[in-house]
Amino acid sequence: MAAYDHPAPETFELTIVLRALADPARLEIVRHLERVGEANCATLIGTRPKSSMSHHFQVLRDSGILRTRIEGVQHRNSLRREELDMRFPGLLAAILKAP
Amino acid sequence: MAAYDHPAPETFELTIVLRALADPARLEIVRHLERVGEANCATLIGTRPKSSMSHHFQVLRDSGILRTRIEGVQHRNSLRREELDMRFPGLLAAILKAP
DNA sequence: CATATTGTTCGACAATAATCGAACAAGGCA
DNA sequence: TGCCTTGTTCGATTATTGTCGAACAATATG
Repeated sequence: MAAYDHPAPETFELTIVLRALADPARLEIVRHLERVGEANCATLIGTRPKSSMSHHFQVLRDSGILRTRIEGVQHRNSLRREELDMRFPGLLAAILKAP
Repeated sequence: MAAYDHPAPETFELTIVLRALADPARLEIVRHLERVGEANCATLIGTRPKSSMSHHFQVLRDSGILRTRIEGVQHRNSLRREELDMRFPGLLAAILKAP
């Protein structure tokens, strides 16, 4: 499979980032990635089906919140912390430490 | 009209706050309130009809982002900065300074 | 009291987004 | 080659949100 397209930080849109984070499933993904650094989709699937998770990862990827690196058959996801912080300083930190 | 109910800071929900802010019209309301401090609904109506604006104010109010004080026939809105910052430190600041 | 002002509420419709099974694609490996 | 694993894509359905006119409520003011 070809590599994914990831938006450039200058093109991140605040409303799109907020909308991406305004979902419990996606917030959980983001928080998990903060803890473990990098994870493939499978390790993040709880009760939801693959297709639902694939959708959430796509929303997060398209908004700029995470990047996906393909390694063999696995897709490794990690937060784009520096790039998000460049565009929206303090935003991700505030969200990650929120209750 | 009776006074509005405003949620207590301890009950603010991150996903609900993010969802409230993840809308261009509401983000504009919030940014305007930051500049002017307090404003009634009428001064914030651009091209949208009253009923749409009333809806957006309700979403912002219910999430805890703003308070509405009734004075005569006008409803004066202002940001709940301290309370939001108590619950989600840095969040509103990051959003207000974002491009 | 009549009227104007400020917003809310209701109801219907449109638009957007989430959910999930099934089929598919790409590697890795026996 | 055949099969397993990982994840995407498609399509249909459901759920959630936004939009907006019309009617209503509350207050002020002539």
